[in-house]
Amino acid sequence: MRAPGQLRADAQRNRELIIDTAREVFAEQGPGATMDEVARLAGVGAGTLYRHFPDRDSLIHAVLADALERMIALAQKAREEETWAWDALSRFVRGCAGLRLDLLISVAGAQVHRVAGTPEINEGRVRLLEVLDQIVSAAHDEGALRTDVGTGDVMGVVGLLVRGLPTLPAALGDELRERAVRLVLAGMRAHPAPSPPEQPLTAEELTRRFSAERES
Amino acid sequence: MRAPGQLRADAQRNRELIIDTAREVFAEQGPGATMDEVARLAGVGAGTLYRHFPDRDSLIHAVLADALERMIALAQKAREEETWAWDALSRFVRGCAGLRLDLLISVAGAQVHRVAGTPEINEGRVRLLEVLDQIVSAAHDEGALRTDVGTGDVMGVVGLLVRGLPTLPAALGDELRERAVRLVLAGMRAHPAPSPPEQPLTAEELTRRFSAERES
Amino acid sequence: MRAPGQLRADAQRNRELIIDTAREVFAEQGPGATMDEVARLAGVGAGTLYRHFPDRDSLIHAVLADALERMIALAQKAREEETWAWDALSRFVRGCAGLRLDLLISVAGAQVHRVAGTPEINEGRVRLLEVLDQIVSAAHDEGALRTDVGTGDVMGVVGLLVRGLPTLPAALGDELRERAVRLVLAGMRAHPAPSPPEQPLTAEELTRRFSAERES
Amino acid sequence: MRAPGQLRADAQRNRELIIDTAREVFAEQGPGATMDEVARLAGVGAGTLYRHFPDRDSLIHAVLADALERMIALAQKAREEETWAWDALSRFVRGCAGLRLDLLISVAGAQVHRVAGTPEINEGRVRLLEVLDQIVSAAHDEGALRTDVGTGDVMGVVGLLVRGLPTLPAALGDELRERAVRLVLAGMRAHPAPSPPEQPLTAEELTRRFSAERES
DNA sequence: AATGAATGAGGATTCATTCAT
DNA sequence: CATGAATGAATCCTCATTCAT
Repeated sequence: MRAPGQLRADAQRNRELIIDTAREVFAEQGPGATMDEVARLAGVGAGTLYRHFPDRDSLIHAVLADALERMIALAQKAREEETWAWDALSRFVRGCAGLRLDLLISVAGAQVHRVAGTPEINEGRVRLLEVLDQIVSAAHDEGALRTDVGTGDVMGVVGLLVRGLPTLPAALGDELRERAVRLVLAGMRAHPAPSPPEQPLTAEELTRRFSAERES
Repeated sequence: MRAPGQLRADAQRNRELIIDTAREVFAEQGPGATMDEVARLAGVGAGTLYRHFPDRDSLIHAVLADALERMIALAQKAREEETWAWDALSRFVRGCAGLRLDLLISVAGAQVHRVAGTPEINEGRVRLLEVLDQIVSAAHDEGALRTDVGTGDVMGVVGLLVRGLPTLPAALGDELRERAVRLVLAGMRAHPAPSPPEQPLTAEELTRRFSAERES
Repeated sequence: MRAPGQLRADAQRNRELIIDTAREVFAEQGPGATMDEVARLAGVGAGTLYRHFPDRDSLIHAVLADALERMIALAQKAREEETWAWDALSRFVRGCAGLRLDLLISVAGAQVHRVAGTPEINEGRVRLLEVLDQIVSAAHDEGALRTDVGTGDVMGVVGLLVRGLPTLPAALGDELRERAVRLVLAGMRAHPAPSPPEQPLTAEELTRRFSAERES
Repeated sequence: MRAPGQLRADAQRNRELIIDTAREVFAEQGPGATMDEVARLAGVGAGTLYRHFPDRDSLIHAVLADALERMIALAQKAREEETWAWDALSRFVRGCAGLRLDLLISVAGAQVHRVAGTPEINEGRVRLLEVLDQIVSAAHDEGALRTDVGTGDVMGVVGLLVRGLPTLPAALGDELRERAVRLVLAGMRAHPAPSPPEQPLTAEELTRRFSAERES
């Protein structure tokens, strides 16, 4: 009865653990991952998962909201720490790729309204756009960002690039995304600085690596 | 005797009909779409669907293989009909977005090996890379394509861009992808022609359209 | 139009072919065997099978009726060709084991009334009992058959012995049945002739053969 | 506090309940009985059945393994409680008929390897043969069992006799099996004691009872 | 009359969610 | 408050039967 109140932080700990686990599970197993699998890998019982998130949509919503906060934090940190707005923009776009947001791919149809149409998500998106807007405006002022590229374009590009290439071996997929990010950034640049020439990724190399990594 | 032939139950016709329907259904409803729904929208019984594709993986594989053929045809047509390789490349990248390949994004985990690891798919990928390689090489020769952008990069970019943005209203998602394609193409250009200034997509506009289209 | 009437016997040929195939398929694959499998192994289309037997019960009924006729023929032949009634009885019991009637095991519950309750089957059973009755009576008169063993007992024993031991390797199952038949016949004998001593089938031998034949 | 304990949801209890129910259902309705029917008659949901037995084969395997244990217990009890080995043997053979093992007869083809080829079953069979071997040896020593009848013969005979005669009314089928067991035991006897004369089961009586019980 | 593709009702199985312990 | 067994609606898939060719 007179519990000394020591396991009070546990619930919050569990909540975060479940969200982190769910993001990984959805990223790796795709949208077909089951609630039981999430609970099992999080090391909790199914009942505990459902205590925190009353249904599947609720869990997905939490993962999305959490990801949105991470993106906001990423943008804020980039804006604060980078001297040049272009570098902040570049850092943000590159950073988003590390969020394991492949979950986005599992959201479709009517589910979108249920999990991504809440006030919390909408408000988060507004906050993210606000921060990005500051970066984009500053980048325009710097003359580094093409004037016909707006904040909305940045969001669109990020939305496309954060997701992986699940049909490819993980390492190859990550590198292709890395390179695609560079191409997009180059396309956004007002007067692209003559980027130091790199090696192109040839078809032969792609095929070679595809086969090589499939072996491992 | 001279039956007007109105009920021709053609198995091959059915097979193609099912694949086309499945691509649309998966693109619209996500990977959670039921087999019965695919069958219903294709106008056939569940048994017919399963006669052609013994299980769900088999159907997904067929959709992927069919999509690969479409991409190959798209690349070949672009190469043959465009005078400049750069235009062919641009046409290919833009064209892929119209293939409704959102299905690609729902394949993950062990399923990848089952549906995208067959000889048929591997051989198709090789053929696609061959055609693309010719276009990329010619674009290099034209001096239009950055020398550090290879065929593999094109494939990676296409893989990322063909997919939709399911969390956004369809029309908005399509436009964002359109614009992202233009950015990528700009980034690939060796000496980007001074593109006629357009309007940037601002955060305000993005938010406005997001809300507006969600209403409809 | 003026068909010379040459493929008239084909239908009857097909009918017998299907019955024979069905008996084998049910004996080997158990009651779970599908109609398609029967049709395939019989080398006909599903439509042909259904032309002869409008539904599954109809096919099973035909197999049972056919088997009954075979048993009757077996009993008549034994009665006519054997000098001693005991030998005829013995021959009949042994012979039934070769009819592959494992199908009987798949008939249960309400299905029994549908497939084994027809006038044709009932009439066939009466005819079989008549023939057996003659043999049994004669065997009683010979003094070879225990007086407390009647025709009904013979039928019961046959019903139990005609079926195989599906959980054992085929050859071992057949031999066990062979030996069981001998034991039953010995038990029926009024004053059992001192049967030439054989080797008993020991547990070691049973285990050895079970393992050995499972390998092949 | 001192709850009278009336709703104890015990998983182990459920497991045994399901096995018992399945044995009865398969015995009565044949192998075509549905899983839902088993669950319904066991008073549990389909999900509970599948939690305990992931598929149909798993359930059948459990029923077989359980039946094997019952046979072993039957043999051990008979050996311990009977003074004469012959009586133990007789008791075992008669007792097996009461195990409702008709399920055995529905297992065929590839299913045999899946449900009866596990180490658990194999080890159980070995244990059963060991106990039976002791009884058979002792019966040989008593001079009661024919020397050419081994443990393997006993198993074969039991395997054939435990099953019912599904095409006959239940009561008639049971009696026929009863009588067949007596015949087999008589056949196994070294010097059969002059069994008190009983009434033979005549063809007329068989037909009469067949019709009579079909009415009820 | 034969064929085999199409049908769809029904049975097997899964998994989101609930609830007794 | 955690646990994991139980639930049963929903889905996948099969196969007996029909029907267009």
